[in-house]
Amino acid sequence: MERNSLYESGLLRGEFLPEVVAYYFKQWDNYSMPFHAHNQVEIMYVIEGHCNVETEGASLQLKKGDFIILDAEVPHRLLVEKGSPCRMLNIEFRFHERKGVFPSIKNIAEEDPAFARFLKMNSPYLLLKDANEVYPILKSLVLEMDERGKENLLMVHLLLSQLFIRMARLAVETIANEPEHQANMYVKQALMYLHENYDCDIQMKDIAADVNLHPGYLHRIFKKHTGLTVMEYLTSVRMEKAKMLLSETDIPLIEISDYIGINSRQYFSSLFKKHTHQTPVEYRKTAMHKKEFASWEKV
DNA sequence: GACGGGGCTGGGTAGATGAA
DNA sequence: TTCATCTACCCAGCCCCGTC
Repeated sequence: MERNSLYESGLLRGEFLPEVVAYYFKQWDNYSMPFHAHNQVEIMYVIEGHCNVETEGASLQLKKGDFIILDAEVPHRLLVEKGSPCRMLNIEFRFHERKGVFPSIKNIAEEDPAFARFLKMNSPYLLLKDANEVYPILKSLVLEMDERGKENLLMVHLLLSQLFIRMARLAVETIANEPEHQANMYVKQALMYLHENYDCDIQMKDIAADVNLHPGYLHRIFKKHTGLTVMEYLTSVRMEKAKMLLSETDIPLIEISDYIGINSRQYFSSLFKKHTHQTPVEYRKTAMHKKEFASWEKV
């Protein structure tokens, strides 16, 4: 038995798995597609450039990083202006009854409240903005299907589950927080930059350049969303890494300060003490004692 | 006693912050 | 976006402690 729409209630009653029917990269230029509909769900992701997607009653502008989820049987068409090429990744999928041990749509909805809400949105289309979370999954999915075909579906199903959860969280965030969503995206991007580069000499202007914002504006929205300044957040990330390195390794302090992007061991020590009320050495000793105590208890 | 690892303090400066 | 303020960061120098 097959299910085609994302919002069929049967998806939450039976054990269904998504199945990718078609996927392709395509660069469009000066293109006007006639109105049409599929009997499967379609994701259209804009990799470069911009385009218009028209559904009955709406004309939606998509630019780089935007994607639209069109439910099955929703009439739509793609329009791309002459001289402004648009590179897209399209994926179409439907649902079939589960074979094997992969988590079903029902299983995912039971574990992830956002996904459960997503399945009840009943929206013919959802236009979402990606903060570079969805596209890497889509790329991995396409690569996996290209390399393995239908031979090894484990990774494909894991990636599809991840994709659904990411899209659902994005959809829930977007709908719950519409006017704030754009600012939220920039903050998310900045957070990702901080978590990927905390070991480097990060400056406010680097983060602002990464998210294409003025440093002053980024600072304001970051504090509004997180309650912390960018530097306070960065320091807290660094201190957490330092705690882990102190308690789990015997790496010398001078190296730890370098690992977390603080170039001065003196400054690292003072910062660490300010955050934990212990010097790094005291913290390490306490952590070691706790470990020893735990191992004695086992014996 | 030599040496290495680490803590503390004071001073200088680049640049982050926040008000306008 | 600008600009004055202030703080985060770095460095030098000194000291303490543990180990060899």
